Amino acid sequence: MPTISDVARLAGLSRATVSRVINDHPYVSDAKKESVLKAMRELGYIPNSAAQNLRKQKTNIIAVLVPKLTNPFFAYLVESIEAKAAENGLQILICNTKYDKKRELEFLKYLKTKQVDGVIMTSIENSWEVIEAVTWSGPIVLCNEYSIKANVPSVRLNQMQGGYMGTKFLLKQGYTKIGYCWGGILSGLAHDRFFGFEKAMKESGLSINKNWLFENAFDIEDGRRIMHQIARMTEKPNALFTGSDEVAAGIISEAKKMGLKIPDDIAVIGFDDQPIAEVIEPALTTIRQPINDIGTKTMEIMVNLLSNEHYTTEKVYELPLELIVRESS
Amino acid sequence: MPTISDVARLAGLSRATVSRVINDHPYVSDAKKESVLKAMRELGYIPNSAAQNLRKQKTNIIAVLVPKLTNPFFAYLVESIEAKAAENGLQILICNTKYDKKRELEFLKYLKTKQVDGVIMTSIENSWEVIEAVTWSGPIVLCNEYSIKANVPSVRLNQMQGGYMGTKFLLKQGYTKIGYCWGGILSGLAHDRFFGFEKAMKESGLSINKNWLFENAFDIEDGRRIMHQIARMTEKPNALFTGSDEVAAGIISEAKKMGLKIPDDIAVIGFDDQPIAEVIEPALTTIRQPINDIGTKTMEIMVNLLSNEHYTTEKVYELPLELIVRESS
DNA sequence: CTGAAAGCGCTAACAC
DNA sequence: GTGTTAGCGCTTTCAG
Repeated sequence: MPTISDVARLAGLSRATVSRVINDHPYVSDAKKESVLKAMRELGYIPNSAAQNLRKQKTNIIAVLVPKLTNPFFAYLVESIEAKAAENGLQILICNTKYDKKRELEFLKYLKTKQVDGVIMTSIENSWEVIEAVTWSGPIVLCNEYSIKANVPSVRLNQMQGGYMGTKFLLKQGYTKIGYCWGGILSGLAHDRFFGFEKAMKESGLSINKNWLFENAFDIEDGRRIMHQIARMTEKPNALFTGSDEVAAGIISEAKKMGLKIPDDIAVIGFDDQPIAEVIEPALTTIRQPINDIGTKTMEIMVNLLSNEHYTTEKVYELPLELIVRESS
Repeated sequence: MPTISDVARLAGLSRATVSRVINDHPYVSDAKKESVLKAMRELGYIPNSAAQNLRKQKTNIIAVLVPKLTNPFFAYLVESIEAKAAENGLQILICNTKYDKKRELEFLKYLKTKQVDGVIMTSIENSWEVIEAVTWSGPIVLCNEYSIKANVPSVRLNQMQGGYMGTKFLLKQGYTKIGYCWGGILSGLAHDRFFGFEKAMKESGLSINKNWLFENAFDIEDGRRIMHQIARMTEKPNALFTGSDEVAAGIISEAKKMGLKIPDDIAVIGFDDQPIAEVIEPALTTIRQPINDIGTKTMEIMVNLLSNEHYTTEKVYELPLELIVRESS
C-alpha cells in the first residue's frame, strides 16, 4: 500500500504539495497538480483515512442509533437520514441498540473515542443524566424520540396529536371500549401519545380501563400475544389503538383466526402507515408519520451543528401527523 | 479531551505503561495498573481510536454491503451478521448500496483507505473483474449473492433447489401455466434459482412462456404492477413463482382487489418466509431461507480470515432451503 | 506557489 | 516490569 511519501517521491515533489492536491487546496500550479495526479494513478494511491482522521480530528462519520433495524419505520428513517448525509459528504454509521442500555452507552462512547463526529439518536434507552455526560464530546441530535430534560436539538412528530387524532376517530365511529398498546417505557414520545389518547377519552367523558393497557407491543408476534390476552378477558375492548402497524397486523391476523370480524367485533388502528398497512385485510386505518421529513430535517441540523461552531437552533422541531382512514376501524 | 500523556503524567508513569493497561497487556504490576486506572477514571480518559487505528493498522470494523435496508431479508441478515461480529469484538459498518454500482465501488474503497478490515457483500452490482481489483486490499466474503468467477469464500443458499422445489410444488398442485418474477439481473443467485425453475418445468415437459417472465420484482409495489400486467394479458398464467414474499404480497393484495380468488384463480408462492407471509390472507406458501445461519457462517469465515493469515476454507458453503406450505398455492 | 518541520495520539521494539 | 524511542500516514503552520 503506497503512502503519501511514495507519491511525493515519484512526482519529485514534497508531501505537502501532494497533500494539497488530495485536499483540493488552491495555490497549486496546474503542472505540479497534474504530475501528482499522475503519480497517484500510477501507484494506485489512496489516502489512509485513519491518518487523515487523526490529523484532522474528524471523521465525517455520524452515528445513527436505532433500537431495531428490522422495524421498517427505522429502516426507512435511516434511509432518509443517509440520503441527506450523502448530500453533505457525510457517512453514517448505523448502530443497532436493540433497546439495550449498555449497547446504547457503548455507541455513545464513539463520540468520545472520536470515531464519529456526531450522534443522532432515534430512541433513548438511558436516563438523560447518563447521556448528558457525553454531550460535551460532540453534537447530538434527537430524532423521533426525545426527553423532556434534553438540552440538545430534537426533531419529532406531534405524538400527542397522533394519539388524540386516532382515538378521536375511534370515538367518532362509535367505539367506546378502547384499548391501548404501547412499548412500555414512558419516554417523551410514549408520554405524549398516551396523553393524546387520554385527552380524547376524557373529552368524551370516558375513563381508561387499566386492563386494556397492553405493554411491550413492538412487532407482529406481540400483536398476536395481545389478541390472545384479550380473548381470555371477560370484559373485552371493542377497539384498539396500537403503537405500530406491525402490532396491528398481528392483532388482526390473530383475531381473524379466532373467527372475529374486523372492525365489527374489534376495530384496530395502526401507526406508521407502513407498506403492510395496505396489504393486510382489512386494510389498516393508521397514522402516517412523515418519516422522510424528520430524517432530512435531523441531518440538516446536524450538518449545521458541525459547520457553524455557534449555530443556534430552535431546540424543537415538531412535525404533524396524518390520519389515513381505511377499513380496520 | 485528555490524551495518554495526560494519564501518564497524572499517574507518574510512562505512556508505554498506560498503553499496556489499555491493551490488557500482561507484565504490569498490579499497583501501577491500579494507579493508571485511577488516573484514567479521574480524567475521564478514553483512547482516541483514530490514533489506535493508525498505529495498529486495523480498525476492527467490517463493512457489510447490502442493496436495500428496507427489505426485511437484508435487515435480518444484517442483524445476524452483527450478532456474530459483536461476539468477536468486531463492529460492522452497514453500507446501503441501493443496487447502485457507483455506491458499491465507493464502499469497496473503504478497504483501501483502511477504514475497514474486511468486507462482506450480500449483493453484487459490479462485474467481478472490477471487484477483484480491491481483493488485494483485504478479505472479502460473499454472503447470499455470489459470482461464478469470484475467487473469495462465499456462503450461500441452494437457490437451484429453491427454484426447483417451489416450481415442483406448484406443478404437483396441478398448475401448469406458471409465471416467474425476478429482479432482472442475472447474478449467480438469480441464475441458479431460474435454473431450478427451468429444470422442474422441463421435467414436466412444460416450456416456459416468455411473456410470463416478470422483471424488476423487488417489493410490494412491484407485485401490484405485475398483477396489473397480468390482468391485461389475453393468455394469463394461473400460478406465479415470485422472488420474495413482498412481491407475492403485492400480487395477492392486488389480485384480491380485482376480485380474483387465491389460489383458485391464481396461485402464488413467495420466497423468504418473512413475517408478512403469515399475516397476509391467504397465508403465503413460501421458501424459507435460513437467514441466521448464513449470516453467522459468513462472519465466522471473516473472523478466521482476519486472524489466520493463511486460513484456507472451502470456497463455497451452500445451505439448504425449506418449503413452507400454507394457503396461497 | 512550494517545502521543511512539527506533531495528531497511540503502540511496539528494544533496552535496562 | 518499566521507560525510551521511533514511527504509523497525514496535514498545516511558517518561511521563503
